[in-house]
Amino acid sequence: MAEIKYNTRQRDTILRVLKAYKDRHLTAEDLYDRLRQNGCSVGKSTVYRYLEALTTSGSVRKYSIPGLKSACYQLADSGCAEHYHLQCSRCGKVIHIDCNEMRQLIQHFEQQHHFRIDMARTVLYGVCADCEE
Amino acid sequence: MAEIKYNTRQRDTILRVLKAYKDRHLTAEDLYDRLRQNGCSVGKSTVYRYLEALTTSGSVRKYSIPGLKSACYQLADSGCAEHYHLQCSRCGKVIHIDCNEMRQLIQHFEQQHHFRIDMARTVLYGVCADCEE
DNA sequence: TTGCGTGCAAAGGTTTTGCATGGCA
DNA sequence: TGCCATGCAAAACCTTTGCACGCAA
Repeated sequence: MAEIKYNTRQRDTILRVLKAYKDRHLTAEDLYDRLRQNGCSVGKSTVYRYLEALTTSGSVRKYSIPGLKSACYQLADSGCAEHYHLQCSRCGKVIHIDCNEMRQLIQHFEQQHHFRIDMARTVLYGVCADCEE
Repeated sequence: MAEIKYNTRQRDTILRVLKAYKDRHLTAEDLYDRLRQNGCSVGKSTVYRYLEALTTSGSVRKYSIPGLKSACYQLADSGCAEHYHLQCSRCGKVIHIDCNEMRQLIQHFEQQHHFRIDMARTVLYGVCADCEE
């Protein structure tokens, strides 16, 4: 599937679920289950194929979290190129932040360590305020 | 396998290979192949079981790189708790750095964003100097 | 009508598990 | 000798693929 040409019921509902869960991680299986629960049953191959297409086109980020076997997918809204991602390793929540200190650090790494950090790929793991108690 | 109790030929050789490749990523399959090439054949389950034990005990870091199906393993030498990891997404090389700016950033996140970053888990992805040309 | 999209089932690859045997302490 | 560790094969899992049918444009 090189490009996305048609709009279908399946793709609409997959996108709708991805939007509803835009702040959490979803595996392909999770997504598949949510679709069935909503009565909008979609074949597993379709889920995988569409997720792959969306990943290739850049609309979705695919990543893996430690201790989880299957890949996670998350809608990459347009602003994601300019900000940074924190992910709580307890609850899985993804926090999008815009932070000058982070920007400075990236510059520091480029100039002093000759390493060009790719923030679209990088996720900082840790524990969020809610899970810290 | 809760703890590691015995020393065996298999475990010695697995550790030796891990040490030899401490600056590169190795999949379980890679490790298995290297062992056979050295004439120190070890069963695949043993490789997986020992890697899991080492990961649990913290001697080895397990992670995945984008575009690669199988998990990667790398020896986590004792200093890894106090420094940071950069990984080149082109060549897979892992760079261990000790960096004050990074330390400051972690403090900044904790105080201003109420997020406690776990550097043992976090890897900054990007492109290293060698791959940048 | 055309050709992309879908669903099923099967294949593919990685990792885990059960069980009998082997080997360290 | 008593357990733990190993190896094989099978199972479990996640993901991809082949193919016939369905459906958007």
